[in-house]
Amino acid sequence: MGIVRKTQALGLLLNEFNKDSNAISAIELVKRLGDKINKTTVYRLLDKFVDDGLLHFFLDANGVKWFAKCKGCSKTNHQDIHPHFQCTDCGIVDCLEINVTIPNIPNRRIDNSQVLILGQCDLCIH
Amino acid sequence: MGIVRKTQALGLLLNEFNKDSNAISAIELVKRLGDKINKTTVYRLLDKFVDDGLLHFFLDANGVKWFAKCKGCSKTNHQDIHPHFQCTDCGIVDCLEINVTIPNIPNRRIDNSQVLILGQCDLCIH
DNA sequence: TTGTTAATGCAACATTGTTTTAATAAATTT
DNA sequence: AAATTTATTAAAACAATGTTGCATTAACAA
Repeated sequence: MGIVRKTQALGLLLNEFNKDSNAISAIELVKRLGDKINKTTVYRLLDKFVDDGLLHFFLDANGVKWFAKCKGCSKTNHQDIHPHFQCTDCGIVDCLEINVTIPNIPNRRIDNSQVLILGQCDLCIH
Repeated sequence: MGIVRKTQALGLLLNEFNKDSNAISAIELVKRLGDKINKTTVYRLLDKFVDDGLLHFFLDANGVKWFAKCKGCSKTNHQDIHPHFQCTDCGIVDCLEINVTIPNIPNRRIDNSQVLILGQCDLCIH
């Protein structure tokens, strides 16, 4: 079930995604908002945002859950299929606007693919 | 630090990978061997096998850790870079012997990429 | 066979969530 | 504007998946 009421917690959480264009981990959000929003609420709101097509999520190489804003997704149509990037130096995670082609595999049906790319971001490479 | 002594637990754990050619999750191994090997030991042995280049590991879409045998890796050279597949019907996970090309990204250095493909396996597609 | 120390088991702890339930606060109705 | 409804929240307990510390056991070299 998605968002129904505009609560204070909702505003605070959404604000984090507006001031930061990168992905944000659930852990980081709980840390940042911990004194204002209970962690249960943070997790529940994140799930609702995903349901509503506002955010999508993915796991990094350590199994940590990250959330990022969707572009052009709706409640019924999540089409944020793109690779994600994690900088092994500074830790930032973001969405890549590139296309990675997955070849067909004989005798299997491919429904979905998740690509995580690890390396150095533009700031850390210098 | 890798394997030094050939213990009983080591034999039991390795046996699981010999009788099953697919990947096996840490959780599953702890379950299967739980009455014979303490879970701490299972996790420690798995880490050692990875150090030694016998196994490699990766995370599935739920953040669950899976292990599979390496082909031609050594202690110093882990080159098992391939996509992994998880069947959303029966849950089996295995290594794919296909190549997925990751394009270069301007101003970033790519060190590593992890590709997880989700769909139906050859048995479940029928 | 004995001594050394890698390996193990156990208990406690740590992290990242999830569930339950009573209280609170948006939104709606009166 | 007050009362009512019920979505939302907070708090505490729980759960899953590991990890750490430490005393004990068992490989294996001498």
